[in-house]
Amino acid sequence: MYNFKEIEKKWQDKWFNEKSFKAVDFHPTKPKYYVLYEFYNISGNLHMGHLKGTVPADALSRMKRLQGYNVLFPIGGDAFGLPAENAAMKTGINPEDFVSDGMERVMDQSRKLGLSFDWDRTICTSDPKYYKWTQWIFKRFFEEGKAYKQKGVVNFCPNCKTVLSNEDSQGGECDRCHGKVVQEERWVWFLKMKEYSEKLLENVERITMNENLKELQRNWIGRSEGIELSFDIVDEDGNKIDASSIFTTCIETVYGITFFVMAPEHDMIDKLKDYIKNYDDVKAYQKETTYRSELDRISDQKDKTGCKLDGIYAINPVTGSKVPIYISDFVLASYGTGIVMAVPTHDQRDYEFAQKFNIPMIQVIEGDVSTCAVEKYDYIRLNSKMMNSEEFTGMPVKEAKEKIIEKVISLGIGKKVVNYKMQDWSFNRQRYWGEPFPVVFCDNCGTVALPEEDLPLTLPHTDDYMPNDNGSSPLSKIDSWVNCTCPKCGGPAKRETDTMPNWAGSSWYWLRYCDPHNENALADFEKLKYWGSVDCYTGGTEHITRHVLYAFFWQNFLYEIGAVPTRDPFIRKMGSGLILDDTGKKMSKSSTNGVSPMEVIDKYGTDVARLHVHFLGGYEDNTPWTYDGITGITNFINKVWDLQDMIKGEEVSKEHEVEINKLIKKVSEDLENLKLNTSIASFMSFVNTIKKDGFITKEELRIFLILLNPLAPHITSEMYEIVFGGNLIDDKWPIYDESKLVEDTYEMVVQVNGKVRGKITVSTDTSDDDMKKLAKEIDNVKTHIEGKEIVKEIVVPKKLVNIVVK
RNA sequence: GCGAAAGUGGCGGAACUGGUAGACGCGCUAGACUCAAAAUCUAGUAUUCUUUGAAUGUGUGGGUUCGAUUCCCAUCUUUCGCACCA
Repeated sequence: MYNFKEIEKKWQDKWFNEKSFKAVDFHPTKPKYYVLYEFYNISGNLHMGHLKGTVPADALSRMKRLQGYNVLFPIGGDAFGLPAENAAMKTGINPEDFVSDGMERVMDQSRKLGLSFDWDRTICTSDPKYYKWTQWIFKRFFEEGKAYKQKGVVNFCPNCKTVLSNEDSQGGECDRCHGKVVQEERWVWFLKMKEYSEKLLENVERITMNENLKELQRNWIGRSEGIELSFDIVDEDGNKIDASSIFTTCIETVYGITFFVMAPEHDMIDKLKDYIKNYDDVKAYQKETTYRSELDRISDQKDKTGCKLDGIYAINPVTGSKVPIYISDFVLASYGTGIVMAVPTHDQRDYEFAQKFNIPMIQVIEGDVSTCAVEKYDYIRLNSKMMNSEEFTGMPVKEAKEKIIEKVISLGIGKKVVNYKMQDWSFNRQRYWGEPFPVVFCDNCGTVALPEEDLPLTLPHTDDYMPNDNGSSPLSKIDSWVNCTCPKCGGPAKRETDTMPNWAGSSWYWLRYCDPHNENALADFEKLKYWGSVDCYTGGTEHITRHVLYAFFWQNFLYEIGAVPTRDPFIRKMGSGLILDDTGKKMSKSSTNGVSPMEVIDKYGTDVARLHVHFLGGYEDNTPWTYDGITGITNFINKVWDLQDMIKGEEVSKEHEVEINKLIKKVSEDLENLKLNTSIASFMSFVNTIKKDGFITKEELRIFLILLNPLAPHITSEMYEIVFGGNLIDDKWPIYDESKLVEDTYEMVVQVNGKVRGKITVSTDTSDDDMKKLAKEIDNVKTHIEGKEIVKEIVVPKKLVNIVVK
């Protein structure tokens, strides 16, 4: 019987003490391979999801090392931000202490999972040596004009008492506490992410990643091509007082405009307030809508609200007709130009708005508009005919669209533009536990970035770190820290008291692993060049859209300022599925029925835990946790242990030649694709064969142990040491012999009319004609073709014969 | 509403570019060992029937094909993501 407690500890200590998995910069002979597992969130213990997520990356790393690669497989902790801070507040421990304990704990647990990290490269986002460079990157953003502070209406979580990015408040809900998010006007630091939209889309196309994950990212970026159309704003008497423009993807409906709608917070309103006769009503509506929470806006979306701007009108630029302008919260200030042309007959939102406010409608494309709008989806699909559209009337809509585009462009009133849903990244939080901004506010010089030699700007230690009810940052209470001198003029200045969001530190960390102790740069350029892009990046899918887009954004920026050698942070991104609890929900430390991976390891051992969790299902699938079936794994491990008593002979035997070569091929391919479940199945099959035959040769055992090592590193290392007297990790990954994959004989399947009627074992070199002949000699086949006319005979070489009869 | 993915035995799940559906494991049934139980080992295990054979069978209904879990059309269900994006 295999004693896992002793043996697993022995190897874990050995690997750690001997730095067995150290990655070597600029290795003279071995090619590099970079495997990355996402940051641990330092807010508690490792959970079952980590067992599922880390092991495939570990297995891939271990296989690659045996294949002769110089593998970089590092780990670190994301310790800044809300998760750690909220957890610290709950326990009453200062975040700084909470985090250093937490780091130690998860690293210790990682060793118990048998993970082959390079421990010398461990980093932590809340370590000043690390966040010095997070601050440095921000400083560079600022210096390049890509970070700006602006007053804006933003998402605010009253529970977490902080501003949230759009990414963190999807669906009007706080990503952390799941409370309702409200809209508040605040000073916000933005990073100019929107201008990188096109580059991020290119990154998405280049990376190897599941198509559905790519689609999520494309949707988030939300590229859309359309026409920007300019129009005049006039007063009651038709005198031009201003001009503006709208964005539309449906220019074909331009003759059907009966009103315009502006976002309630649009600048134009203040600008034209002298012309607006009902300015008080307008102000009241603004107030009512601007501060409505996202959730309210969404839940009310069927019930349109709005307010007419009395006294000003818009001119339809193609017809010259004068139409009213409304404001309504269904128009977003942040998208397009913040103004839309409304064509109620061909846009359902406009239709509802027009009905509510009794605005006339003009139908410009054929179809039934008596109860609802005929929208783009339908009229494009049917290619309906135009109507009421001057020279375009009667034309099919697809053709008309092209012609109208030509017309507005040639008239100089329209141009082709591309719009993106993605917004600039709101980048500050009113929280204590984050990277301080490396800037000061000076009365003389304005906002000034700290010089590089003043970095890191360390976060002052305080026990008064609870968020303030008024939404100001806890740092604002530390006068001695806030008041400082301007690095430019030497005069008095004040520090930014907000901190960076928890995504900051994780937006560049894979670069730091290449050179984690560098004090002069975020990482040495030559080392970055050596390690290059991450070959395989693994982690959960939960925050993948945001995290990967942020990563693309920062890497692009760093590339443009010459700090890194490539635009692509990752070559391949794999998203692991979740471990579900018995209610079908994500298993986490917060769910009461969550089972800790440490508990499984205690009971069954690390190797069994590693195999079991991956035998439950595929890497990308969500799989419910269960102890059911774990006996199958323990039996397997015990059978593996018993193999050492079954050794007979040296070289690969004739009997197992095909099996062992097949196993090498299967396991090599499966591990490359992180398909651990099917490779485990093939190991079991192999062991069953060995058990049946009653022997294994020494060489077969050596190959078997090396192949299984990435999945079950402890037992295989121990057995290798016992049988071969050395360390398995110094051996080499076996290579299969293509010529040995084919057996001498195979089972030929014989079908009649597509149904299996017989099987016969034949030699591999049987010719097609012989296959047909042999097929017809099978009794059961004879009875099915007797007295019938053979229409066709199909032969699939080395597989089957199908006889078609009538 | 829009978008994406997925529906296979009692269960978790396999099945390469269309070619033996149910690999591997759990569970279950029977047997061996045992005073007995557990553990272990051996055999069996999709359903139905007139059981050396046949029919049916991968959510449902159609289609393409000699042949479909795989491709096409329609439809239902579930999960996830987005959500007034003009």
